[in-house]
Amino acid sequence: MPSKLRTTPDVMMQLNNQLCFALYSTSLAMTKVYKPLLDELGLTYPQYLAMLVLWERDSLMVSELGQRLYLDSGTLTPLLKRLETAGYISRIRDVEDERRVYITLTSSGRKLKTRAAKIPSCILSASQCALPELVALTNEIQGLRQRLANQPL
Amino acid sequence: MPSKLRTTPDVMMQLNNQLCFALYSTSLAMTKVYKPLLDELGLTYPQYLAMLVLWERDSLMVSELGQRLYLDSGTLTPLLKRLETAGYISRIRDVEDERRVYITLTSSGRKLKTRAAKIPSCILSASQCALPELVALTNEIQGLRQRLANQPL
DNA sequence: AAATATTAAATTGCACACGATTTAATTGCG
DNA sequence: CGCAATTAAATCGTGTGCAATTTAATATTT
Repeated sequence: MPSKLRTTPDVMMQLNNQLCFALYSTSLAMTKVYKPLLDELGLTYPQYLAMLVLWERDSLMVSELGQRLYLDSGTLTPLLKRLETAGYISRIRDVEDERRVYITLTSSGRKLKTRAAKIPSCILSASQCALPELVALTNEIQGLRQRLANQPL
Repeated sequence: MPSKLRTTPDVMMQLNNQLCFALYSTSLAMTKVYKPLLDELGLTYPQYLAMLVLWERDSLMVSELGQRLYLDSGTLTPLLKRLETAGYISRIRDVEDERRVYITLTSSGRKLKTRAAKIPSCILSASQCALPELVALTNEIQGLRQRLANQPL
């Protein structure tokens, strides 16, 4: 028999490459669609993500923000310093435990939420995604992230 | 009637945010899974993508590589210089048209393909994706990329 | 209490991404 | 032909990502 459903055939490996590249390139393409919208607010996409978290729940440790965004202090510290310079957040060292730095919105940062309110609908319209597809796609990608994060190494 | 399927409700905007973040964070998570495998070859993930293209079709202009990877010369030029320093590719200016730089694999670069052969199956196993899901997910993400790239601005 | 271990951020170094500009070569047009 | 427009890479500046190290503070252990 000339091999049938053995381990993982070439087709599957090719497909896998395509999936990884699709993720990579689509993520970058998404950022480009955000760019002109975020430029108006003086935010980058990662900065916008941090603001989304803070608009949802103000006052978080750097590490808590990092857990939500899957980013570490090496990325967040400079990003948050820029948001502080922009006047959107304050970085305050906890008096209880001086190792911790709490991130809180300034009033300017809170106000920004209003100006950012139209962004999701703009992106949604650019995505041209119907609700069922949106839900399915989001769930599948989140599931993939979960499985990747659970990797031994 | 208390609103039913009006324009785009808040739920949809929230979902949209989740989709974008899922793309972003899963792409980064994928890169982390690749990291230990690519470290053995001395490649980064974007460098590996460039090598994949070259293994498929050798001798391409920087701009052709850029079209396939959706990257511009600002990203590719330094990346390719690193691949050249690593001895995997040659950058040769076209004598016909001196504006063009052709990228070709060295014998070392061709040999690398063998050592990289096991990577897709490792990633596939980490992804824990069944074939139908793999196909569907890839198609949906590629479709999304298409729609995003067709954006007016 | 002193020494050790752990924790939280910050720092450092390297490699992307990408908009914008620059440089150099080629094309096209009057 | 001559020169403006176009094209292809390279360059530059800013902002991530992230591994690895460092710094400082707190917790733990003897």
